[in-house]
Amino acid sequence: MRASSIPTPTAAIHPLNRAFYGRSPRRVARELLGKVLVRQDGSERLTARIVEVEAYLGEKDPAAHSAAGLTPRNAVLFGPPGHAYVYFIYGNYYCLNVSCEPEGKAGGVLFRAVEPLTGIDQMARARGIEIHRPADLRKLTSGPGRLCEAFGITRAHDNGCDLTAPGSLWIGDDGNRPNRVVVTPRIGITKASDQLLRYVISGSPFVSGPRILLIKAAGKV
DNA sequence: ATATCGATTATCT
DNA sequence: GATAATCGATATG
Repeated sequence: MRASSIPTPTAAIHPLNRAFYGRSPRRVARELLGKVLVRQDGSERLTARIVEVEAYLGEKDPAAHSAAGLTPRNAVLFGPPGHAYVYFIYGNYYCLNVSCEPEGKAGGVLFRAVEPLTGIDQMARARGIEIHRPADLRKLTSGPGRLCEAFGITRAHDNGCDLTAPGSLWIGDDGNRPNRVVVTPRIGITKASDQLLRYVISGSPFVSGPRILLIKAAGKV
């Protein structure tokens, strides 16, 4: 299947304002599901729908990067809401968060998986893979490291970026609302791994990890 | 100065 | 299901 045969959204995308992000990571995470991540690079535009996120609660959350207080690395999490916190992990990958809570209070939401909408050819190029079947699409952006690679997100280029302004990287609403949302424990952490802070659009094939995890989680919640 | 570990992924068996 | 790869941030001496 050619990637260009994927239907493209026609609805306008409106940026989410600062007040949207100036709330608790739980609220922001839940409401980010169904919104659209946009990368504008000259005349090229990549868009993808947010299908999986995790909330990180700030200085009281042992699993959050802000747990040990403000450092140069995590400073964006303590700054004004609606800005990109990008960090480097396992020597290979970047992960994207958006800062939440009013300025001065840490908190963020990690983007774990998105569903590619437009710019699929460029995402495949950035990921170094070829799309042969519809099932291959999930390899583009199902995982925090994968989606950053597909969108060309790096700490040097994107950390601190204002995601409320429709510039190089931003988040918008095209009117889509998820049918059903599932809440599960967060993935890949050892501390506070029992808390239900992972938000997923129920049944989305673009969620990270093996499908069995989602099925088990869905049955549990 | 050196050691440890991680909000991951690809590639095996 | 298990594991290697890879490096910056952080802790410790």
